Amino acid sequence: MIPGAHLPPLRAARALSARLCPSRHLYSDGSRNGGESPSDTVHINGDGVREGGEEVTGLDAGRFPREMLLRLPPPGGPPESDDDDGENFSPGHGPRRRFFEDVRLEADRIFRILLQDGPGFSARQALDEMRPKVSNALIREVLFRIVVSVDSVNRERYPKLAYKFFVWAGQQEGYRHNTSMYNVVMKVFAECGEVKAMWRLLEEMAEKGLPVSARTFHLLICSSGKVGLRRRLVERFIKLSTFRYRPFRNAFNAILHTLLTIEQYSLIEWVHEKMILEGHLPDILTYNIVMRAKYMLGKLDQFHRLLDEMGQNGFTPDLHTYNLLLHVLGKGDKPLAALNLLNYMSDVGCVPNVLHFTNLIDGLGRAGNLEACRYFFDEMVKKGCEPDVVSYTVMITSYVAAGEFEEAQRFFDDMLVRGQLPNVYTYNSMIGGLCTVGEFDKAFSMLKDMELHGCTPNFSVYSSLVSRLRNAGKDSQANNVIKYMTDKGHYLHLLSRFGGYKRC
DNA sequence: GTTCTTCCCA
Repeated sequence: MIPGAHLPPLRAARALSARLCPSRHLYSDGSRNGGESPSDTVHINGDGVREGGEEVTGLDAGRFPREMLLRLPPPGGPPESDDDDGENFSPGHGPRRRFFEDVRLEADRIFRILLQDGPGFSARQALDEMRPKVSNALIREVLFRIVVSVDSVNRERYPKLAYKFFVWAGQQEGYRHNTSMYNVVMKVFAECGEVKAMWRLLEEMAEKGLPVSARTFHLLICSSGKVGLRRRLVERFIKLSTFRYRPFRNAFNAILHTLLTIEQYSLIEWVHEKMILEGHLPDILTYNIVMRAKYMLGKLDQFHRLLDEMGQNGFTPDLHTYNLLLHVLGKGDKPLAALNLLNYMSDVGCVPNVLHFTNLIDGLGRAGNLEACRYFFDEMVKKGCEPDVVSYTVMITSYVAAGEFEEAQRFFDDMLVRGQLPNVYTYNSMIGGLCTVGEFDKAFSMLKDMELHGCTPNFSVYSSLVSRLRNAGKDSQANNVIKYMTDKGHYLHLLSRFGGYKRC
């Protein structure tokens, strides 16, 4: 990728623009074949006026780059450092490995002891006699065993066992629980729906002066179903002097980030308002998160306002901002504006990578503009970005959604040729696509195929195949699929969802 | 015997 080597607005772009804005746009008539000075090319959507009263569904292309151009540093700014001299963790040999093997064995024994606890058997006493060497690793292993085996029958008993063990461990000589260990018990409580116990645990941490972490917050917020409770939690964490929010610069960003991972967009808005009210200044991360939330909530006006405000406050968009902008432009079916933005990014030293292209293509696919998807996919390859599984899957999914299965198939074949392994998402799309063209047998064999390639189908693959077969009146084939699934021992607990199916 | 989440796509 050579910065400054622009994506060509060529014929393809002209064709795309016809879809973008039929009435007025740069390349609409052959006579004005593109004044290509930057200031011209930003006027993709005419003069920045929104189209006739229509709800603007994408980024208003006339706005963003023009204003950004005024504020952004000149080309040749700091390039995005993409150094991934990743950490080389060795899987662990020798003593380290033995340590963990021993821990696992002890954890198994302790778990069995805990299960026997009850009238006539004191787990505490048995643990005292066993005298295991208490360490964080051991406690984590034991509690992990409890977490993964929680079910509807034991969900009342297990949290008590977990806490009993936790208390016992905390009383052992030379050992003290840290935040991380509290978080693990809290995870057990969360898994069992013991919300009150989780709050008590939080109190306990406070009493002991133990710091709480983003993980603590995450567990609690996920278990707090009511809006009021969630807000109370946020307020509490913001005020908490023991809130360890590193590596974030402030507690607000740590909270916002957590809320983003659990898709709590309205809460993000609320926290943001609170943050401003309390006089805390947002940084680029804050803007990126809040803008994403606004976009997800469909509040594009506010999205734009924030983008403007961000620039006014002297913040330069980073690669995350661009990702979001590209997705918005794609979803709003504004390929030309996207093209300009991509070129602009190269100019300012933020060279688009495979993620940027994929984000854009995903948006365009959702907008149904397959022509543009194709154009940017090709450009991505030309720019030296190797398409990965996700890029291919996005293309395949878009073609399938547009009812062009043959094209999807071509991309699927192509990815195999290029050595990209399809995964569950890819297969899911392809199987769905095969169903849409009535190739049910092929769909079923692809389902078996993915298993052979070490790719376990998820339940939604099965369920969508079954319902498509049934909708096509092919009940016996649908039953074959269900039988295949049960023979594999997959998702037996979800079998009832197929309704009416009897295992023979 | 240890920190653990910077935000980005299906």
